[in-house]
Amino acid sequence: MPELPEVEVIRRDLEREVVGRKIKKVDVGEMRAIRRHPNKKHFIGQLEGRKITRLERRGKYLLFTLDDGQTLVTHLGMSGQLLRATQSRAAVQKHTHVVLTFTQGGQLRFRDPRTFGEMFVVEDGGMDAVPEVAELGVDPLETPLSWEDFGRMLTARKVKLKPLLMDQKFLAGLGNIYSDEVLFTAGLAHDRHSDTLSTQEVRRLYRALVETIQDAVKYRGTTLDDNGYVDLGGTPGEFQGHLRVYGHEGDPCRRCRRPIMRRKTGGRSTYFCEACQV
DNA sequence: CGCGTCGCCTGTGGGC
DNA sequence: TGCCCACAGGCGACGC
Repeated sequence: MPELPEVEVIRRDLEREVVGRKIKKVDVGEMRAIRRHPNKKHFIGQLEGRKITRLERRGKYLLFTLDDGQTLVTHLGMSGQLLRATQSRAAVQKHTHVVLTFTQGGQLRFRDPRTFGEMFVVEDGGMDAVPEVAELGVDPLETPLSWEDFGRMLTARKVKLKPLLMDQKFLAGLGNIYSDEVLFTAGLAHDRHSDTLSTQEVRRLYRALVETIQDAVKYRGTTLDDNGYVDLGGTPGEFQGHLRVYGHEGDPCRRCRRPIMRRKTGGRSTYFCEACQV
């Protein structure tokens, strides 16, 4: 569930909490959490003794730069959490798959019940060989982009808006929740084709995109009822109270009071207002 | 190539 | 009270 805003909140927390720390020991439970590595030893060996020098985010990927030029890449998938433990002896939660213990004490723990998330180490200069990261599209928080540029990107494609917004190669960071929210705010239907937007609609979409993401970061992300997303300290976000359509089937639309609709496509839900989104 | 669907995975909750 | 199953969805794979 973590999308761009949640990952950005975690990145900021990590920047403050783990940059400058040296990894003393690495423990791996579930092999699936580091499935790109041949074995645990391989993963552990690349991390022990290394210092974390920088923390970046690209879309939903977190990149920990290490002092030897390697990068620890983390993707939280659907249910992944990074949790900071100041005391190593603090109780370890179920589904904790990777634990980094720092020389100065304390730990960073990767927990992920549904195991869609993963961690892997990429050698210096090796990121081009990781297509999921290398081929990521524009990051709406990092890349300064004019709405005119965005419009040109949209017209270059002739596909439905929602799948396009969620296409990580086109735009990095949006998932199901924020794409629905952005489209509602922009007043655009999920199945509108990207090459049919007027100048005004392009501007509305771009503005809705930037505003929604900035707002969500400001409120420290969206934590749904399942408590799937929490920050480094284990605290839930507060943007769920600001969602206008996601999870609001049947509730009156904020704009026109007609009920919010839910449509299922391929097992996924799309929430929208039939009247306000055209 | 675009697009829809499926499988991976576990916790939760509604229905019976 | 307990069992079953739908549901949650990021993302790669696959088929048309």
